Order: sequence, then structure tokens, then C-alpha cells
Amino acid sequence: MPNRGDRGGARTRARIAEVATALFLERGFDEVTIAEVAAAAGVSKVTVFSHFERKEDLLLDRLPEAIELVRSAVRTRTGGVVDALRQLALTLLDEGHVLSGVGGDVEPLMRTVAESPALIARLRAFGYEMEAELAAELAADTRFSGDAVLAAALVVAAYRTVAVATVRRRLEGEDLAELAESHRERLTQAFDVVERMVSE
Amino acid sequence: MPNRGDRGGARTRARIAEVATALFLERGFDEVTIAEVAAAAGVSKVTVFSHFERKEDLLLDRLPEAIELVRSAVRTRTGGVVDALRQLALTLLDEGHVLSGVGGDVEPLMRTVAESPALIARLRAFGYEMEAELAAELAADTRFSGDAVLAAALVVAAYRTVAVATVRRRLEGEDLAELAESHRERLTQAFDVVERMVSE
DNA sequence: TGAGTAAGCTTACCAGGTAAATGTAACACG
DNA sequence: CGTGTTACATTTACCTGGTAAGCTTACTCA
Repeated sequence: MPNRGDRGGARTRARIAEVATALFLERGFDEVTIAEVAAAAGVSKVTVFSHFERKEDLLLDRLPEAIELVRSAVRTRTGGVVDALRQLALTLLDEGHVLSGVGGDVEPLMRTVAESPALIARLRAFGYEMEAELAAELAADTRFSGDAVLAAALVVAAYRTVAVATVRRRLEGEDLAELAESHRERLTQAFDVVERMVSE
Repeated sequence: MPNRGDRGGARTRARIAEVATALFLERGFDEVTIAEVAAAAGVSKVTVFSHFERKEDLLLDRLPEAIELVRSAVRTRTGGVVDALRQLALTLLDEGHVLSGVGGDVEPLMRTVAESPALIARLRAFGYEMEAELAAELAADTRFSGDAVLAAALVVAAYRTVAVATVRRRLEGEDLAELAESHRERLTQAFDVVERMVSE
């Protein structure tokens, strides 16, 4: 039912994102203007903003997936919340998922993000969205009886700490396989720590 | 040694901040432009930005103090880090310090912040500054042997959670004395939880 | 056929923020 | 005393992200 017609919105949107991503990776996020992206995509500036809320979303448009993944992991869990999230993180890692930070071809993306204050800020804001989402999920969950807000904050903080460290090390050129292993350990450890303090 | 001369920078800076604060509290942060602030302070727009890096700093110019407080609490501590920070938080609370969020006359300020996405974002960014500062402090501290980055993240997350909850309740009109008591309890509790998981 | 709607366009504008060149009061010092 | 330096401030001009409003095109479906 969406995008009827060949001029179609979804295609335009995808083209804009592609062109923008290429430009950002090549020259850096802050060095490329929206006007340039629009021109390169053969589209007007206003059209860009009708497909993406913020400039940052041109590059980071797969973040919402992560929220969906977390939500579903919590809902379909059989054991504890923290355990379910640890499982999710490990699975993403094994699959080399983009969101795990240890995927195959994401290094240029990581570098671009790391060099842009605006993108870092956006990622941090996303962390808060995730936190709020998780807190809401836990609060509405009859199987969870602890402090939902505190638990969400701690889990997100712990995961973020590990993820950031891994990214940093990857950008410093550390070996990928080695890094994945160390990431796994640190992930397990961090979630263990949190598990001990989050009473369910 | 600074500000010689009567036209002096410090005075101008203070005047700008005062005027700006009054305008923001009265009409809301996002409804007041820098140009207005400049005009009201009898100064040019550029001058405003020569005294304050960002618009948000016009209102939140006392945040750096908090970092100093934390740093010194960590350095002069006798026992554990978490314990020292809990003490600091409780002391600020007792003194009704602005930074505690439960001061006497800060409600208008809190309301203004809560209603402005830009200010909320700024506070969050500040949280990260605090986290980085604390992590650096712990990493350089021979008395602390745990994971400095993780510990900093968890402490900041826990404190923020409590502070945000308190502010929210205060803005909902909850009784001040009652709130202070509950804040104290929740603070103690949150730090206890963190203390258990941060091995020093 | 005609209404509705999604997608896009142009134009115009706003606000935060930066750059550069200039002016001016106060001080320091030979 | 005059000269230069420094800190503060000014004006002007500009860039960039983002929004508003209103018009056009093209497709869908009743």
C-alpha cells in the first residue's frame, strides 16, 4: 500500500541516503552540507528533510532497528531480563550485525562517526531513547518487579561502555578476531555485574 | 589580575547572564533568541558569543562547579569512591545547593529546563563530561583498581536516575520536605546498589 | 472523469553560530 | 609623555541546519 507510482518515495529516500552516506564517508559528516547532498541526489533541500528528520539520520538510519530488537528480546525472554539482553548482544556479535560494532565493513562508518561531534551526540541521544524504551517495557512487565528506570539506565550504561571501548580499540587498528573475543568477554562480564545489582 | 578597567568583561558577562536568565525563565528558552538577549543587555550578538560558547551556557553556567566538586570529593576521600560520592550528594542536598536539584528557589529554572529540548540535551552532554572526568580521575588513582570507565558510567547513571526522578516529582508539585527525604533514601539506595557492583 | 493524495518543487525565512576587520579604553613602560 | 599592547566590544557579512507555505505533477480509485 505504500509508494505507488514509479517516482516513488521509498526509492528517492534510499537514493538520498546512499548518496549522503557516500559523501559523508568520503569527506566527513561535518564537511558535507545538506545542500550538497540534495544536489548530488538530484533533489531539493526540502525534499531531503521530508524524508529524514535530522541530518544525522541520513547516516544513522538503522538505529530504530535496535530498539525493536531489544523490545522483542525482553518480551520473548524465558529467564531474566539482563540475561536476555546479554544473549541478544552476543547473538548480534556472532552474526557480525552492523549494530554490534564489530561487523565486517563498518570501520569507515565508525571512523566517520567518531570524528563528528554531531553524530556522537546523536548516538548518545539514541542511548537515551533506548533507555526510555527499555524502562517502559520493564515497567509494564509483570514478570519484572525491580526499579525499571534504574535497571534500564544501568544496563544501557554498561553496554555502552563496552561498545565504546571496542569501537575505540578497533579504530586503533586492533585485530578483528582478537577484538571480537575480548568484546565477548567484556560484554559477559559487564552484564554479570549488572545482573547482580538488578533485582527482578 | 583579570578585568582591569571599569568597562570590565566580568561585569558584562554577568549582566548578559542575568538578563538572559530572566528572559528565559519568563518566556521559555526556545522562545528567546540570542539577538533579543543581546539587545536587552545592550550588547551585540557577537559579544554574547564571546562570553558564552553556546546559548545553553547562558542559563547553565554553574555546571562546571559540579565537576570540581566531584573531583575534589574523590581526591580527598578516606574510604571508597562510591561512598565519597554518596556523601557529596547528601551534603549538597542538605545545603540546598542549586546543583542538588532540591534547592529552595530553583523550581522556575527546573521548569524552564524541562520544557526545552536544547537544555535537556545540554544537561545530558554534561553528564558525559562528568562521566569522562570521573573515569579519568579513577584511572589515575592508585587507590582504585577496578574498571574506571565502567564504574564512572554506572555511578553517573545511577545518580542521574535519582536526580531526574526527583525533579520530575518536584515539578508535579510534590511537597518539598517530603521530597527531600525520599530523595535522600533513593540516593542512598542507588549508591548502595552501585557500590556492590563496583569493585575497587 | 474527477477527487484525493503522495511526492516533489520553489521561494522565503529564521536562528544559532563563525569570521574578519575595526574601534577604543586602559594599562605598561621606555 | 607618547607609544604600543591587551582586552573588550562593535559592525558587517556570511554559512548552515531547519521550517513554512503554497504550487505542481502524477498516480489511484471511486
